[in-house]
Amino acid sequence: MDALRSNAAISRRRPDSLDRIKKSARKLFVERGYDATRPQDIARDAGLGHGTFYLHYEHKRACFLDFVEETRAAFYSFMNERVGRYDTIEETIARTLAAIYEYSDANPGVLDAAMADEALIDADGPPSGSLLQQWGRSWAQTVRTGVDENRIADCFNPDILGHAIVGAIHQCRLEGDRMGFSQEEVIHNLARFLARALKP
Amino acid sequence: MDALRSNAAISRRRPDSLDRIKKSARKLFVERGYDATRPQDIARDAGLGHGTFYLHYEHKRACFLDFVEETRAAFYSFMNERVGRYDTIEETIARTLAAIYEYSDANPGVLDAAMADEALIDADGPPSGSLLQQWGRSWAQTVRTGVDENRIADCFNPDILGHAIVGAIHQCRLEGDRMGFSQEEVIHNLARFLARALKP
Amino acid sequence: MDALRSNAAISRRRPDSLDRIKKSARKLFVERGYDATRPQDIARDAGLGHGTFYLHYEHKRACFLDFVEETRAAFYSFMNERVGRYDTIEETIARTLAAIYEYSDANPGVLDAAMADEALIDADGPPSGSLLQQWGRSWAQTVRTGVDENRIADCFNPDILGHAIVGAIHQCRLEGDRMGFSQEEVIHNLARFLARALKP
Amino acid sequence: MDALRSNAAISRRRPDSLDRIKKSARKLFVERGYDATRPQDIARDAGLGHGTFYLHYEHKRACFLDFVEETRAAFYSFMNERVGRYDTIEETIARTLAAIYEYSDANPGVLDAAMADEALIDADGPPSGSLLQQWGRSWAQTVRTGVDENRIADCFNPDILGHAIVGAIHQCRLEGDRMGFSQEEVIHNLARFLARALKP
DNA sequence: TATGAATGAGCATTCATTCAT
DNA sequence: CATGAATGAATGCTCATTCAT
Repeated sequence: MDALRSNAAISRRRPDSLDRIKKSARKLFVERGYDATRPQDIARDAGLGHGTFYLHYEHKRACFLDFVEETRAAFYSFMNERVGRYDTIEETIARTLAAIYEYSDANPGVLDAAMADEALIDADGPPSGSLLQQWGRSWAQTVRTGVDENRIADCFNPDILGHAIVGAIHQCRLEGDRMGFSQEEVIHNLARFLARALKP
Repeated sequence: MDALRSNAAISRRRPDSLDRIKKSARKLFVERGYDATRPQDIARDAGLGHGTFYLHYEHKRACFLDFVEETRAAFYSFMNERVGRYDTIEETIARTLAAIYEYSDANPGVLDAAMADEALIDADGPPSGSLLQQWGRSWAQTVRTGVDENRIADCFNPDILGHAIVGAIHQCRLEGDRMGFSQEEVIHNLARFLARALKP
Repeated sequence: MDALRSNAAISRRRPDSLDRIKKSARKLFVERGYDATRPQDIARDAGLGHGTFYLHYEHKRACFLDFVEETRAAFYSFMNERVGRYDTIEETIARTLAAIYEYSDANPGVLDAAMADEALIDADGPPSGSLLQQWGRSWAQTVRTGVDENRIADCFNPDILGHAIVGAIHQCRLEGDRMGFSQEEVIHNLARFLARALKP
Repeated sequence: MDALRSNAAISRRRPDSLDRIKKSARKLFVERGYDATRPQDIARDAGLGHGTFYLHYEHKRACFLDFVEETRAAFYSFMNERVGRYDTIEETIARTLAAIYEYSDANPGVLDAAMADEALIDADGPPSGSLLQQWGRSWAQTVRTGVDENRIADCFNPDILGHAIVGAIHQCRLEGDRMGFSQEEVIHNLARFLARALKP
């Protein structure tokens, strides 16, 4: 009996409370934003008591930071899987933008929620930097590689360029939807814009 | 005696009160951000009673929105005065960027404060659009003019381009400081980046 | 009309909220003790909103400390008025003890409440010392005077003696009631006890 | 294998658990006081699961009460072993005081912790009386014996005197340290004080 | 027009206790 | 006997807004 019980790891008392909290937190942060989401709401949405939230996170902020970090990681891994290399930079960039849109469509609002409330991020611990900031650093690296491979003109400071690219992409995605342009149109324009700027 | 004095004092001070509220609001929104600034703080900083705040603004939000709008207007008028037209697009862009930095240096933190907390803006009334959004629309117009004058390639949707440009500028300004680059370096890189993308 | 209104200082919006808070705080601290008294309870008992409490006190602790200090001051002034000098030390001491009982009877539980929860007192600001401690210092001074006037034997450290006297009085008052002895009996025994110890 | 090991481990560790809880409770009550010590802390300090605490004590209060009682018993037995009878009352008293200090030095903070939070004690069950109260009763008995043996004047109510003595000792020990007097000085003054009061 | 005392819904967080395993 | 995840009532405190003066 004991053997059976210990085998059945699944039948143990739900060890999934953290996962459920995370899922509910993600859902509510996206739906309502950081300020309008109370720890209590997250716990209740997860079908748990208020106190359980604090079993897993010391602060409401810690929970949000975790959400941001998980989002960043998921987004990066998604992008890494999705984006390869193509003949032209324009093609490469267009595919990258398409992947971003694909992720956004599959996870509506998540990127925006994770990027919002950046002020929180530097509040306490080591300033990990906002998602946008991290993303800029990542693009800087991409630019460096592109320069080495002669796919990008060698007349820029890659660190500055990284942020310029990220800024352009972010703002276009944000406002493109609001203005009612199709994803294709935004991608097409943005890819051409960036390609013209970057190509050697 | 008292009656005379207070009449005089009031009649002199009265028209001030809104201006003083605005000035204090601006100061505190910049220093502390929206959330950390209480109407009470603004009124006290202005040397007025708490209630006076609500004589001029219905909401705390209304006050912030007013601050944003005034900032936008001041910024636009500053830019209009400052930026003319130059021989090359790169030159034009570089001058524009320089003007932005000049404004930022003269009004430290104001643009960032006005751009932050955008979520608030669409909260109730007619969505006037965030400062960044309005700025994007303004750049779209600039692009259109540039195309007409053959200074900018005619292969883009100007509306989309406007936001791309604004995004790039905004993000570079934000992170450029954090990374420790000089204004000159950021301006130089960004101007070349945009010029390459835009020129016919 | 205006003149009348400003004359009638009393008719102004109740300026007595602090007094009412103090009175309710005193009542509840005495009845329930520090821990069992919530700021909310105090405010409600005073017929005021919760927030009003924090208009007058920054902390719950600050309110308690104020209660202790006011109690101390009232008690001291009561004792100063009441106790003169008499022929024998025993008489003097007996009168003093009687005055303490008189105060306790007129303000039941107040001294005990103010002496309790001493741990709070050193929590933040300058350690003002518990009521018992302050009272001990005050007795030390009394002893010094007694020695100068040859009414008390000059073979003690007055500082130590002050605390010994206070300790004896405090503990006897506390337990005397519990044991069911009459005030007279406690006073009589304690006065003789202290007189024997002190007289030259 | 696992079964064997856990049987052995359990059968060895089991009888420990109450002792370990007691030890940790004592340590934490002394270090942090009653309020700041959570059952969880005690259990963790003892290297046990949180729930185990409630296997041994119904309440947190029950645990504290047990700590007080054990402290009282240990203190009494220590005093009984240590204090004999000497030629003069002053000597006897001085030795007694010295023993108290010796115990306090060997168990720093324990007496104070056990005496604090007395309010808890009468909270529910039969009022066992605070440690100070019990100690007063014990001194009353000592006084009675002293009177019988003609070592103490027969003009007091011993019950009242017991509390007076305990109060004086307690307060002097508390404040003597705070004032920076040496143990010897406090003992010397207090012994003389009490001896003068008591001797026939 | 100006005041500032008063308000109370709302929030993040704690902790003694339970109970399924 | 032992565990520790789960609970949720309770607490101290804040602050945007109102309104009698």
